[in-house]
Amino acid sequence: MSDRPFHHGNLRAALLDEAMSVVRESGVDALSLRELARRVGVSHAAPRSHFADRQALLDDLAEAGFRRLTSEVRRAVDGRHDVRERFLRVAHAYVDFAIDDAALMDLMFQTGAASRPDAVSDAARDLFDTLDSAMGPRVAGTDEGARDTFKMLFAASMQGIAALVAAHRLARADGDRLVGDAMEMMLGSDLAARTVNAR
Amino acid sequence: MSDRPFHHGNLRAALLDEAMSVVRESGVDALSLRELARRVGVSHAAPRSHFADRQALLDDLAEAGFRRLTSEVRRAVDGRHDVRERFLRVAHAYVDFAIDDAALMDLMFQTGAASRPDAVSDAARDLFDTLDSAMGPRVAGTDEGARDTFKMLFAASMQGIAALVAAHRLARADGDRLVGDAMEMMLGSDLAARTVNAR
DNA sequence: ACCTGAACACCGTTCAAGT
DNA sequence: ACCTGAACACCGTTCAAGT
Repeated sequence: MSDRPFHHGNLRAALLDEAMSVVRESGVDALSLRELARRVGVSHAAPRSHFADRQALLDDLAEAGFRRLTSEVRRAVDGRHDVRERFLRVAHAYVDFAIDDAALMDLMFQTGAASRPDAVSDAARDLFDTLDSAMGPRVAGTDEGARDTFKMLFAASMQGIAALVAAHRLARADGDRLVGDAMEMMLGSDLAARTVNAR
Repeated sequence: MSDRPFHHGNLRAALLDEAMSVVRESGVDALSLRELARRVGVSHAAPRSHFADRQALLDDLAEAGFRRLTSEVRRAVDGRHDVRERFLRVAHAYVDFAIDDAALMDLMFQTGAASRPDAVSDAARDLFDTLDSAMGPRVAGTDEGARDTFKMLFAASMQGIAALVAAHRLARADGDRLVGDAMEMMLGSDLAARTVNAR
């Protein structure tokens, strides 16, 4: 039925799929466009029709990562109303993602990338907006700056715990426990009382 | 005076020096052994006499990074006795290092490196031991587990804040402010009362 | 519009050979 | 002991050409 290559029309998606699993299994450094093309069964120059260069493909992976993490965070709070439970579930979702997809996380939060494509920035903004929603409704007269501080402190803690686990400076079980400790500390703070409905 | 190459005897150090500045200015990906050799004025195969492979050189850079950060932390607490002041100074030293040498930090806390050379692990252990000392003397009957939790939470927060700044998700000034907020939150916690002499 | 094949300028790594 | 030069097997990227 097909004397035409089966990738007709979806080579782009096939390359992204393959790239995602290479990154997951072997890290970003192991990702080669030529090997990707080989795996998918096209010539080494074929990817160029869909991605301007290697970095463009990496940017697409980063965007997909942000979108997936965003939906994980949404799923974590879905239907939950207790503030502590919401925070704990979001924290674990965030850290689990960052550990299981550590290489992808590196791609998403790349050091030194002065500016990134709009698609990536937009996906990143969506994530932080979703984190804000996950913090629950604002109390009357909430200080937006303080709430932002709380949000970034939350993100930084989770990012940091995940980084230490991914770098094997912390066992995974210790990381899990640390997430709980961090949440307890954060929710017990004055800042939480002023920004989050921690009752 | 020198018909012999001027690197006689210290090519190794010259390569490490050059490598460190390339990493600092252009990131790890931009580091090529062949270009390093060119810059230093030796043949492309010469580095092989001093480093088994590219990763071995990267490991040496990571070790040097841990040692430098350790001494920065020591300098930060040197002669200071007030607990809050000590913590704040260490936190800023840590975050400043992690931002200014973000690429080196990536090398030090490499994701997915299951095991690293002893020299790197030892240097990393020295850093965390120094962080522990920086937390000040133990109160009588200190819960060591809780103190460890506090230390790792401290490290994770700083690591996370630095990561967000390095990834340009946070302006540097906001990161600086966040360090202060994180310290206030941490030192005001129950955990701090039980583990650190926060008076 | 999408893909191929040849070409170019790079890599890391190996190894026999030089001093 | 330390370094060189040639060689090998890879890269990313470009571009004319095919369909």
